[in-house]
Amino acid sequence: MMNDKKKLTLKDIGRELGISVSTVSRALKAHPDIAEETIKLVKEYAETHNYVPNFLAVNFRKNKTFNIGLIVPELVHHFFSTVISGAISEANRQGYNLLVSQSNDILKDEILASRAMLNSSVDGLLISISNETVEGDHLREFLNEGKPVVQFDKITDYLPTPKVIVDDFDGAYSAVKHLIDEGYTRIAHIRGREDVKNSSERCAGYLKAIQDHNLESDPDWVKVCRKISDQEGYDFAKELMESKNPPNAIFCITDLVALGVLRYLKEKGYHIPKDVGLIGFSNWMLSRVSTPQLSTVEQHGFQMGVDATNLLIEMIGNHDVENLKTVEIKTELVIRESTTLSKA
Amino acid sequence: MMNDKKKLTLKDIGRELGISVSTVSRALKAHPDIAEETIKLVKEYAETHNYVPNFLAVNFRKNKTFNIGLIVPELVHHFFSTVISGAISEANRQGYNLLVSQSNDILKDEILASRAMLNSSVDGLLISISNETVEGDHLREFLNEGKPVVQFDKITDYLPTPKVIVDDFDGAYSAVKHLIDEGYTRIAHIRGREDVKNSSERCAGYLKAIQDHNLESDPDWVKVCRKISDQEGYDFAKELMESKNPPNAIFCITDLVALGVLRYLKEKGYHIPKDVGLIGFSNWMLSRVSTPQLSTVEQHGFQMGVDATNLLIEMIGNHDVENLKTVEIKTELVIRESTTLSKA
DNA sequence: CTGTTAGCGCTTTCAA
DNA sequence: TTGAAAGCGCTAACAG
Repeated sequence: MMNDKKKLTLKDIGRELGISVSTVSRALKAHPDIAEETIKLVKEYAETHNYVPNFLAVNFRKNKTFNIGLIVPELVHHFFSTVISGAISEANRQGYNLLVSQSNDILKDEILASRAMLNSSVDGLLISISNETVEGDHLREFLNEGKPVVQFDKITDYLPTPKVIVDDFDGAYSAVKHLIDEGYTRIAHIRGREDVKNSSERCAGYLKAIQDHNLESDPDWVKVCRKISDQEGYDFAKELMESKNPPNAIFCITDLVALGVLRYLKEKGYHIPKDVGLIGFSNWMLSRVSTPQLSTVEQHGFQMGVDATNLLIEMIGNHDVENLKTVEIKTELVIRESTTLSKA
Repeated sequence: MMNDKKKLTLKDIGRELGISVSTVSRALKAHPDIAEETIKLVKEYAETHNYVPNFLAVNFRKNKTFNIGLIVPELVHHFFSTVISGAISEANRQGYNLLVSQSNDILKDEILASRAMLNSSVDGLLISISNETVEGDHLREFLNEGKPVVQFDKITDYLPTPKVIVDDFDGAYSAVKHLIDEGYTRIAHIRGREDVKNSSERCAGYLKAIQDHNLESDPDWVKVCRKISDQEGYDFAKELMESKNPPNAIFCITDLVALGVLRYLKEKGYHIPKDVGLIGFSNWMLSRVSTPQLSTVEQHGFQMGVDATNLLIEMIGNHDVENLKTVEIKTELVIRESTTLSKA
């Protein structure tokens, strides 16, 4: 049976010890006004009787919850769960809890989730917006209530909030530069939707690297996938390799897409990295356990979670500072078997 | 600059409309005692002036947070994030938010996480315990405060709580039976630690299937991995295949381990499924994108999250019912290329 | 049908 | 160094 003993309150302690509630309250936080002796007395009593403050009351009084909300497009996703892991770690370190929700890349769901969090009173929000989010009026509601918002990874510039993002341009650039350094000359790119910033940044990095090194470029070498699935990777690989002008290396927006490409290439008997070089993006576990192991770009998702959380908590403590800084996290090239032509 | 306009309160509305706070409060929830007209008046005012209740106050008053805590060993993990996804979905549907934390399979971290949640006042806790958790006194603290706990997946029988688990025994049994049906006769098993229940259940299912079909068995065919890593899969595959009595099929505790096995087998030129049959467990995305695609056992993690959350919310609404039921979720065989000998 | 009142547990002036 | 008292915003018992 449940042990529903009433929780000890300050009033209880005061009554037992013959002192007032306010003294108990102050003693517990070792207020300088209170006599050493009283402090010891109260603290001891609290200790032995297992006093735990009623945080509902404290939070109400202070108008603060020590909860942070976090919304991502997809929870079952290597990168996002890594970010969440970092956010939890940092939030907990600073005495906050993390409320997690997901939008499934649907605006309606994102609005529901953000309302639920606003209501349930988080002190601030971390969000990576859905593909459908443009204006973000539901996020303005937070700002209007004086609750800070920090955007990360998938962001919109419409909202005046700080942002933490991956340097997608640079990551893509160095991925493609690596292919070039390995001797690949005809490099294709399977990208994501045009209206998604990360995808455009990566594509821009790809194009810049090609251009900087005076490599052949071909509009047909850039394929746009909509769902970022392995099947799309498979299908586009087929298109690319069967065209009259097949590339000898492919840079994919994501490891998952690269896996699809890999599947096609292996099926058709291409040798990787000898016949075709292949590099992904994100460094999912997927890329480490494939054969051959996939070169990729590490995004440091954990760090992103930590940084975004840090920024948010700073703003929570400092309400009226308008902070619009953008933190850009550097990527890191992870070279594995699928691109090491020089050593193959 | 932040728009820090004070939030509208019931008192404000009452003052403006010349009625009392309690009438406003009741009107807003359409209490039967209140005149239709008053209700309309108040609701309209609230609507146009954008009244939002102060949930901190409501929660304090009701001694309820509408938050649920959830702790898993690892967040960056396909199965657990799938469970969380289900938990969020169900929690939100019922008006709850989900506080997420992880133990990293370290008891100390689990205690910290559960304390943080208890303090920040969740109404109940969903937990999949760490490998190090035995007694679970930190979880008893919840029960002592009358807050229900529901265990899922990794559980301990020491705690008197309801549980939601996967039918590991049955899942393993049907995986092995499938191998047998396909014609494999010498089946090895790479399992997890002896002191982890799921792992023992799966092993028991494996042994029973072997026994029921009078197949050869060999103690050397059962390998125990400690970290459930792909590298262990690789190493044990090597051991198994190089032994004097090599198996012709391997059932792995997890897809990740199976991927390691796959890597070894492909390296050595074994044909899968012709030379060796291979089946994993969990149906991670990994298993769908490998070549050959991996047969596996779907655990229905999303459903587990939904069921556990449902159970918990039911108990939150019904404090003093002692509920110790165990929900067992049926697995589902996912047959792909790595075992379909009959069609190969 | 509506208003008055008390109180949830805690913090914080203000006064002694 | 301590206590009394007010009040955070809301709900609900009670009284009219």
